[in-house]
Amino acid sequence: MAQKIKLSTIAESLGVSTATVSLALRDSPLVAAATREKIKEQSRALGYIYNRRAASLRTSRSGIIGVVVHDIQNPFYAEILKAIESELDRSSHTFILSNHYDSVDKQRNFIETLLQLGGDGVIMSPAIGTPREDLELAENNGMPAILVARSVENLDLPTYRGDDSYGISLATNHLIGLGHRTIAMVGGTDQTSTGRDRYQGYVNALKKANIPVDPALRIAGPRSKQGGFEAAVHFLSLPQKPTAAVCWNDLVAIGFMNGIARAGLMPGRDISVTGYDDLEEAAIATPGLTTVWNGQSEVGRLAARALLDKLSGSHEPDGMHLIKPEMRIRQSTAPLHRT
Amino acid sequence: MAQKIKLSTIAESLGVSTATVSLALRDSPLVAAATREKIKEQSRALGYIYNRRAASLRTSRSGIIGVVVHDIQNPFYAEILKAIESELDRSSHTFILSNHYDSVDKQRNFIETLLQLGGDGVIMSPAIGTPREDLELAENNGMPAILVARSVENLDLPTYRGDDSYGISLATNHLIGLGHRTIAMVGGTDQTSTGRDRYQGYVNALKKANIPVDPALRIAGPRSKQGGFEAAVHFLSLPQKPTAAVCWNDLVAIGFMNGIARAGLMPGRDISVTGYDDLEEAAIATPGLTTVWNGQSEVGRLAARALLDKLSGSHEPDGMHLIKPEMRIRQSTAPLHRT
DNA sequence: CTGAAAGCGCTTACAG
DNA sequence: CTGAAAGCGCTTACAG
Repeated sequence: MAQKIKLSTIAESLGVSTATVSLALRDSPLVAAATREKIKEQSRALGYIYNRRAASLRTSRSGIIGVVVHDIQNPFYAEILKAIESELDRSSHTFILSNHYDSVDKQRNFIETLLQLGGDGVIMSPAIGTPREDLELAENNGMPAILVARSVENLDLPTYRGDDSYGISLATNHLIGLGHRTIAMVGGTDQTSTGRDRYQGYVNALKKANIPVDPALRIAGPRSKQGGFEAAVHFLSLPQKPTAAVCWNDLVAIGFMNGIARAGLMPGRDISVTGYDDLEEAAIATPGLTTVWNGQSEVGRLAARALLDKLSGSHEPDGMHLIKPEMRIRQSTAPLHRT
Repeated sequence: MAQKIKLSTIAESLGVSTATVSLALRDSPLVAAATREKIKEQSRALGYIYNRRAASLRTSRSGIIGVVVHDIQNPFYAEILKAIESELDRSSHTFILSNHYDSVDKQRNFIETLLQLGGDGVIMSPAIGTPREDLELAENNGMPAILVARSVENLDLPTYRGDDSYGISLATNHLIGLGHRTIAMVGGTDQTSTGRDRYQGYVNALKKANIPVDPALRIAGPRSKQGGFEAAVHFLSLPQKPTAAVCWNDLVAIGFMNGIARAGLMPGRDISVTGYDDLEEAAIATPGLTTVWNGQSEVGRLAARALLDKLSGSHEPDGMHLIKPEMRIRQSTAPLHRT
């Protein structure tokens, strides 16, 4: 590794001041075009690497945006991230990613690290049990936060997510329309807003159709493929013999269908199954999964835009921005056939 | 946002020097225990946030490690990342993540950004066509690189990946042992080392068993579930009527099995299918996927360790470190039954 | 055990 | 259109 090249190296080699070099490299019109070209040329020739820490120390803007979600390995979050990434990419921001795995400590640790690095802002899907102080820590230190997918109670931050209650009612109504009356709800937990809202939407839809709500038909807990897979055993042992399952999300639904298939039944014929999210793989599951599009790409795109707008000084309205979900009908649901 | 708290704020409020505060906060034994406690107490009380940019400007170490892979949404990379993350977490390093989607430009852009931020090192699964200059850019600027999952030709960097040729021969031999003779290879591309090595391993295994190698039985290209799904149509139309498929990875295999099922055939009975990687979901696929464990968690863990060791000054040997793959037999493969 | 001072590599008024 | 100088917030010899 050769001698470190810095602004002053370029300046000296060209007999100009560092101020001129700094301005030239950032395309300032204050520098004569000829000088600017000469400087850029030299910078390239010397293999100059811009030192962002030094610049950011001076300007107190780092170009770093933090993103923290439950688990990036979860395709639901991965799809949101992809949208955030492509939005940030075109604005020359760098993003730092972290999982919190619903650990409030890990999440706070990330926020602190981000503050230490001088992060400009943070996009997060808050961990279960996030105290408002942790988010205020960011805001109070000049690092605005935008929430995605989940809300935090009593905190009026800009939040982007799908309308869960409405969305799950679409799925439930679809099954009711097919003649199903004994419909289980599989997965989700009351500890998250999505868990509560989706269960509530399911309950509302049943009530509206005058179908009695049986709490024993709720198999709460599962939130992964593995969880859905295991829940199938529980489902098949229910004395009420449900003919359909509204799953909390696509992962649960796909695992659940696999579980049903392992037991020798055919999802989409013997048992109707709906998912939620419309992940890319919902379409190529066997059978194709009937599900609810939850707008991950919209959520990510809008959240990133909202943050960038905020950073450039425009005052976005705080509060909830709900994406309207849409039904996607495939082969995993079918009219009830009585045997 | 109140007045910015910095080292000197704490120092003044306590009537000590910034040097003492700096040392105390980093638990230096040079500072008397009582002073140290008083300083830490005050730092907490004032809500002091350590400015890493300033520190890193001074020390020229940032605590930042970059990780760039093809696509973090791909569970294969996600599993590697998880292992890297848990290894780095315990060493108080922050990691910055990026996808390159096999774009050499995007990858170089990331390396440059990382250099600007003063990254201490980088772990990467290089994009297809990565020129050695891009990796030398990192190394020459004092940022060591470790490769995972893929190699770059003519470049002797520490590399951690599975022994692809050996691993795929395990899968191929397993099928041969079950009586299959017309075995297709589905997916993968000659543009990556994994694509070349796995095809070669398949060819070698066939040759060793005196089975003629038919190039038409290679369906090259697919690398995703979607790709595997679509390849099933091609596979079923082959005049040679293969009875088994060695898939390039689990994603292809799972998509492929779905495609087979859509056509009314039953994978694991009508057609035997093997995967590669042993992703978490291989076990819960229907049928359970026979596959080859590729040691993602080991790859991630060892690569992270190697980088940390290098950063702390120990001179690790460069070159290839191959993880030995292992067979995982499940229900997607069965003895050939002649009809 | 503690303090005064220099310096990391930028950017930004300010002056010319 | 260009330059001299201060300062962002730390850490690290050095001195005492």
